[in-house]
Amino acid sequence: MSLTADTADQPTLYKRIRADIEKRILTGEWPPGHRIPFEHELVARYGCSRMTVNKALSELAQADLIERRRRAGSFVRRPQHQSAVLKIADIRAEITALGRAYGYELIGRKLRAATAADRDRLGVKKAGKVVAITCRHSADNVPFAVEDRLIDLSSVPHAATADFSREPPGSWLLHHVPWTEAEHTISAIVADDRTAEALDIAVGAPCLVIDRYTWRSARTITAVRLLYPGDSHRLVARFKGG
Amino acid sequence: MSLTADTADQPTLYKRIRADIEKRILTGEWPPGHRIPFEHELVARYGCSRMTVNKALSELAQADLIERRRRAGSFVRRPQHQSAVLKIADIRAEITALGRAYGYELIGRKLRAATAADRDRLGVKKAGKVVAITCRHSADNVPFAVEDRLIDLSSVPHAATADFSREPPGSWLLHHVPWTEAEHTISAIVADDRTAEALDIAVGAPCLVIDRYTWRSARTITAVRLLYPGDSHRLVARFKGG
DNA sequence: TACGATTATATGTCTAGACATATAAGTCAA
DNA sequence: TTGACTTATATGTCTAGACATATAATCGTA
Repeated sequence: MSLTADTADQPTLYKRIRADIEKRILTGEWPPGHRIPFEHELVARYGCSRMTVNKALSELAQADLIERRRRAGSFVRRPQHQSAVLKIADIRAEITALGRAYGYELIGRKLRAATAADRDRLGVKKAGKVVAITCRHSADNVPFAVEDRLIDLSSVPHAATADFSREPPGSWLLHHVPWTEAEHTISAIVADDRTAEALDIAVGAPCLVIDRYTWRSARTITAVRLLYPGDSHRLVARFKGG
Repeated sequence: MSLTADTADQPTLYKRIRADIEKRILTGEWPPGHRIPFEHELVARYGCSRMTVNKALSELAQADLIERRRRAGSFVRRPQHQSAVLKIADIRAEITALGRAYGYELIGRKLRAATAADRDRLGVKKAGKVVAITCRHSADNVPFAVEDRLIDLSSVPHAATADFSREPPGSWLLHHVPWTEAEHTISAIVADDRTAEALDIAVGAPCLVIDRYTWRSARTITAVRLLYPGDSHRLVARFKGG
């Protein structure tokens, strides 16, 4: 095998080392469990310093392609098909990316003291004020998704006076709340009367449900349920690297 | 603010630098677009070499928390809620992780020349042989999911003679095929007669559908459709970093 | 004012060392 | 055979430099 590039060292050295090893893993030449060469062996093979091969191996470890064990060496990991990158785009961006006209409609907005059900949904114990919002997103004037959202005003007091009649609450939050963490739960239901009417589908038709719970540093921000017509909407998750 | 840890330097220095910056971004102290200190400033602040702060910043860049621009500096990125890590576990692992008894049952297996529908599903043009497998996974003897799979024998010839009566094809492939890439599509349907019977649910009940298409280096390996009862199964995707 | 050339600078990569630390493997005694 | 102790070693982290390179900012000119 060639250790040096054919034409030149176009990519940097550590990237070439990483790519070389990655290729051997992908092709199965180095199967899961195989011990890849020690750092000092790679140093000798590529004629570079240990920091360089260390950087290549560290990135492979971060990508879960290899596992590094002190004193033992680095080993090819078994593929983990279960981990995929699911892209849940902002609905507006998703629709405009499809080249369709985005439409938004506020159906209802209520400011109230948190009920027991609200607290349960937001995962908070203390009572406080919340805003409950129901709205609909459409593409080319066809209902695309209905949104049912709860915002914790003790975390986002500014949301009490925000105008959600034009701007979707998701977009507003994205611009007014610092970095957050989120958890999505995906499930399927059949449309009840209310959902069927909002999405303009038949009662009993399948719906894809995304429940998103958003927080920042253990502080709840918002909980949202998105309902999509199940036969027309698709969520695509691609395995890492693609 | 304190630059040194209260007790001791329990984590390594570059991890502390990374955590310090991450905290400022998460709390909103450094909002999206904010330029974080230059490497040489952090070097002075932490009293370490540039390689150390470089490692911290590189990892933050890899996690998409910051963006690095030559000559300009490093900047806080806007949160990207749309990217979440979806864990689609191996069904057996998923069930045993729940502390329930895993059951597997082969319903049907056919070896045939690829039909037009098969080729379309696998995304291949040339004809060839395929194995079509239908099976059921159960938890504590309750149907958990039904699987409908197609394996391209031109990519995995060994699958023609594999015994799928005991081992699920997913597990078998995991152990016999090198690293692969995959794409998942999630949607919702209502159960038809055949599905309802296999999952022991009512006709018209909601079902969550995962279509997974797996390949390696542009070579198709398998296409599988998994059907779950929609009211009992959940897919959880957590935003990166959790 | 607009545009092209020059310069300054922050990041990107790399080196040749160093010490720390977890742990696999070997050693020895009960 | 088993358990406790020791040792060897691969990885983990770090340093104090270096040169490369993309590009923002400046300057000069038409």
